[in-house]
Amino acid sequence: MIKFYNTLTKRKEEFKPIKEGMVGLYTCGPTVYDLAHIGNFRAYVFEDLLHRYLEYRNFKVIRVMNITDVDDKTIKGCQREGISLREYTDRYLFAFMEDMETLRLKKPDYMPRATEHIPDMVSLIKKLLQKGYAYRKDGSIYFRLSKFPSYGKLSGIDLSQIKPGARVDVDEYEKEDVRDFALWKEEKEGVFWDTEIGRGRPGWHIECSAMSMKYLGESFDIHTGGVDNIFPHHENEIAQSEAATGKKFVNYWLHCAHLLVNNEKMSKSKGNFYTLRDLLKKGYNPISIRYLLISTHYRDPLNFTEKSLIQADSTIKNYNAFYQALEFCKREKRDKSVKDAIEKARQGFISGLDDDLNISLALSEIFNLIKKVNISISEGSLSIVDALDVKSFLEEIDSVLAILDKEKKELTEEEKGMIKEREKARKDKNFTKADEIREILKNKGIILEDTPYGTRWKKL
RNA sequence: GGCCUGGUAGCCAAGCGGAAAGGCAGCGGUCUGCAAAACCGCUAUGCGCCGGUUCAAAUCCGGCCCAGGCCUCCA
Repeated sequence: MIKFYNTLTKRKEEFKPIKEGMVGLYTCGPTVYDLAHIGNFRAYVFEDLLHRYLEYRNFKVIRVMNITDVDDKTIKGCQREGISLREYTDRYLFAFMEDMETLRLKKPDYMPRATEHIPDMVSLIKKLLQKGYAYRKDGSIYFRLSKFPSYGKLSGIDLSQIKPGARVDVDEYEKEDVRDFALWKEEKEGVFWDTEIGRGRPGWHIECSAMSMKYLGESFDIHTGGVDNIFPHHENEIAQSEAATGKKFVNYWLHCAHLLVNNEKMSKSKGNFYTLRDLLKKGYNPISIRYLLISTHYRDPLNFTEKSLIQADSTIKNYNAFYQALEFCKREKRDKSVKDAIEKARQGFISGLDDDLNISLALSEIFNLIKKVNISISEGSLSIVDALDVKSFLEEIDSVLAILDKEKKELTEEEKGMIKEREKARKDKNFTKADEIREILKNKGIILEDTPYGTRWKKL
């Protein structure tokens, strides 16, 4: 039984999809005005884990990730550079797609761009106008919060606590109520669309309502994002969508905590951020970055340090070295206890992740299996078939974790010859020569390990 | 000010009422020609602090301290 912590109810709940075996999943995507930093990627890695795990548990997942390619920052950016909005946002969208691949983030089924869904937003706004949930003021259109009494149910915010003039933009005085938010902003020059509801551009929140319902239906299963999206973004999405359809918008809201640097939120405005590319330039392995981001529970704040990244890197190296070591088994005789240990690990992995994606629990089961199998390997009692079973189990769970280096490692004939030559030298007690060969191969990234059962190699 | 997180070994991190998982690092040992890897052992009488409830508390309750987030840009 899968359970998720639902921000809407503030409880862990059993996950029951609307349609059996199917999941409609909407994950908030990037605003493509700049490179995403690894704090942003924490959310996307969490969403990736969720996506992959649901599939591992045999759900047919339909996932949407929106691309916000029109807002104040993208408009400012393209105007500053004197290029079109499209040209400007394409640049960062492509960079984002590249980064996604680097971090092994599974591609969502749909990645709709806001600018390609203006008509969908317009028709949603028209509906809200017809139903009296929206009103025009000058050329702009606002959502009428006074018409939607359940506003605040997601974030628990008390509207009377929001003081006009404090954090609320005071020059928006033309609204009926300062707390009303924009659905459509009038714009006569620069970036605008000519539509039935006027000339202008959409507010930020409306795109997610329009695009999620377009691809997933008026009610769907899961909506995710960072905790900073709870208010106002997701709260507003609920208001717009439920006002328009009269139906419950989303059943499960999942939010991930922030990535911190020196115990402060990593953010563009604080300047305390690393992009993925910054870290790659420093020589870090992207898979170690993925592992670091994935290995802390998504609802706990994660304090990012290079030290913890180095630790993650060691873990990944050991994990993959174990995977490679499975190639070097000679024994034929099966040992039933290996099969049992795999099954125990599988069950532990599942029950961990079933519990609101408790990754630490899931991983500890995997490491326990590795320890057990390592004992068999060093005793020389692991059979080829058992090793293959372990290997395919690691590959099975890698559909969720995506941290394995599955590239087939091969040696050239020359390298194989050198290993044989070294073994002969060792037999002849010519250790100087043996050590020389070991050193040469090491410089080529091939590490030799002498075991009682022969020399084993691994390639970095 | 309101609302919400988190504080567990040197570092990261589970556990959330009944003997403190796991990872990284360190030390000692086994193995090895030497290494490496792996394994074994050691490393929190203790879970921010102070009280309380209970046969039993890291886990529940109350108070306090520290750090962080949200309160119309934000993953």
